[in-house]
Amino acid sequence: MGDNMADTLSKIKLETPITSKYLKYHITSFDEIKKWFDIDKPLLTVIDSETTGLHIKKDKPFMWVFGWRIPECIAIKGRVFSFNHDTELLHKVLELSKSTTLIGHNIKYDLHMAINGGVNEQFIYSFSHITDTMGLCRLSFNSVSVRDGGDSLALKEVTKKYIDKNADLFEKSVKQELRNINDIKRKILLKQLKELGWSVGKLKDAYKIKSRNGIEVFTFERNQRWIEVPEEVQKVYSNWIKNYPLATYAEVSDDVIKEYIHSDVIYTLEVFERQYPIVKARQQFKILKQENRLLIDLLKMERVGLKVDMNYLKDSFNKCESEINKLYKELWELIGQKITVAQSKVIADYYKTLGVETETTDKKFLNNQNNRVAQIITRLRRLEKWQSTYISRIIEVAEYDGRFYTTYNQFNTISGRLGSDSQQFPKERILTEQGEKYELEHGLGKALDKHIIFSPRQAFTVDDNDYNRIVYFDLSQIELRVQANYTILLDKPDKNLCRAYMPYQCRHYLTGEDYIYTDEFNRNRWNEKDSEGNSVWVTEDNKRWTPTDVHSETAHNCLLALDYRCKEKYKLYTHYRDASVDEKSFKKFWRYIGKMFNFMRNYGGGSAKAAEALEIEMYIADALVEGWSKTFPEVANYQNKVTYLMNRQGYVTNMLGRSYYLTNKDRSYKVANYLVQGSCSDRFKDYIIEINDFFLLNNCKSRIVMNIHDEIQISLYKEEEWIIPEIKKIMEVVKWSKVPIVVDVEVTDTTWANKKEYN
DNA sequence: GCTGATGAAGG
DNA sequence: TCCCTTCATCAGCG
Repeated sequence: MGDNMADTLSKIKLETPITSKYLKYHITSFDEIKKWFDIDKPLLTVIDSETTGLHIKKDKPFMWVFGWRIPECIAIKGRVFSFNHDTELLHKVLELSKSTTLIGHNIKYDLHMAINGGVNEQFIYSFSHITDTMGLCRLSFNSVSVRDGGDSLALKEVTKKYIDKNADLFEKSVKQELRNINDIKRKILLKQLKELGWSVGKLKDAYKIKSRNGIEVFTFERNQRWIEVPEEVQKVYSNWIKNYPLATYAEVSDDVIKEYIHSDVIYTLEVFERQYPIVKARQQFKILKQENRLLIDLLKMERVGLKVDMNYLKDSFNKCESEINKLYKELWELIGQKITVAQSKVIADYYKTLGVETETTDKKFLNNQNNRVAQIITRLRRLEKWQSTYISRIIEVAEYDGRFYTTYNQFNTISGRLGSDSQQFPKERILTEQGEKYELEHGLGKALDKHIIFSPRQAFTVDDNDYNRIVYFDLSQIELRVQANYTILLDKPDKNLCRAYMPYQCRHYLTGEDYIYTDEFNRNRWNEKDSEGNSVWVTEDNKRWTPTDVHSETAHNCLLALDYRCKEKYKLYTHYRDASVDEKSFKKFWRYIGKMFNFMRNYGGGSAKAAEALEIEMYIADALVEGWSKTFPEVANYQNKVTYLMNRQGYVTNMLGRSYYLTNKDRSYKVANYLVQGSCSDRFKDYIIEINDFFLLNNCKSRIVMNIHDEIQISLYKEEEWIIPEIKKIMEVVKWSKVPIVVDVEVTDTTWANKKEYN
């Protein structure tokens, strides 16, 4: 070690046997990094940022750590450098990293922060040397969800389990520091409240305190609404929030932060060292490469965001608020005490006084109570959820610049899906009670403006500049098509499922030629029509092919299993003992449970769960199982084959090459669905890459703004309508699928709620 | 303060 | 043997 550099070495209070193998520096000039870089000649570098918060546009980095593994050196494993944020310095470091593989744990977030910190966007978008250790973890961990006791991807969890059991000490010390700072701020509030005869505890009861990244955020949203808050208290509270916002990591002392982030990059290097060989052994490089490329496309997408209508949101918030207040008033009057509807124990105690003993106060229980109190509680739970999770959440994010930004969890999902908070925005609007009554009388969708409390998708609007349309590309029933394709791959095509999407085993009504699905040209003739608009393909009973209604078919076979006699398919069934089933009840009840069960069964569900979830008698649930097996015998075969393969070789691989590993075979039955869900997801990830390549090649200004599992939303630049059929074409090509893939296109020039079919 | 249960959503 | 998720809140435990 050069003597002239000794002064930059940091003395760290906290060390573990793992972290002590790395040399740590706090530096102010690039030369100090460059010098060691030239000596060590690293192949693997790592980066991490400390920031003012989690908003991907608003928040800024205040400190960085950059480090590397020294190749083949065991005594000193690596070097890590922290430095206060400086755009120039950061840029040079990132430039330097280009000759190496640059890793980070959730590195997409750090790239956002680099851009927010002033680094040129295009420079970042050009990166092709990055890898996310979260991605490495996903591709090397077993396919077990956290819910089932599987590994979490959080750096702290991974490290604690596999690298260093003391890994959480560092974060604990930062959290403690944070608490100390916030305690001082809270004491100021406490003092002011005391003078008014109030307390912080009482304030916490009155208002919602939300948690953001472990930091408490005080809000003005009401919690226990019966608590009256005097105006002076409101004023004190409001001023305190304004003048003493709770501390972020930016306020924690540099010394503590430095120790903390040094440890983070050290652990990231260690995670890489442990997981990378497993990814290699599992032959997951193709998927890894795809994920690395996608990371940049997601980064771009996230930064666009969606424009929101803030006035509409604030209006909706107030409407929601008054409906909630109205209902609470009625509820408290009815039960004679002040409660919140989330207090399940209190509600259970209330029902005890009525002579109803219950363990839960869940939705099903309340539905069965059939009284006004239960009705109000159910409705209030829904309204409060909507107000807090959707309305105020969107406002919170969009307050910065009028746009809603979502971040995608690229690696969290076992199957390979992208996760994001936008996936839970409700599709349908929420109405007032009067509105619901009105629709019962006048028909669905007929509610008047005054009845609508909030229509989530109406809050998302097109831009009012040159991007004045949003186009929605939606893959039609993609998972069932892929499920059908898997039965074809096993050489046992499921007739009913295949016929839902193509005229399988049909022939041409004029030429007599067979419908062929094995090559792309012939496969695409699935939708050919004669001059009268009927399909040109006929089935073995000389009837024109119409897509199988798979849900009706399951219901039909379920009825047969229950000894019904079919008088007219899907329309009339008679029974020697029970009442007959007419068209109306077939559609409303039997097809409905058929549909529910079709999905359930594809996920491995059985009759007991069906009886519970669908609230039907056990013998009907058993009939559903029988009906399903009769309808889709080859899907059942597929499920058995996957389970067999999983048990035999310990892993299975989806259509794009992603492998799912299990050591505990008890959950092998789940893997059949992973293959279907995962193949769709990985193809979907390809779409995003392909579409962005298409944009680049054609100098398009249009851009992807959002995706939800099987839907891509594109903000269309004014003169680029021509790209719509091109993108549809890109998406309808799925090389490995023998089942035609269909994309539905919709478009809006106002809000998401108003999208219309595009021709 | 943390964890698990519950329940509101999406596919 | 009901799949993959996100987010918010309460109850029970230490």
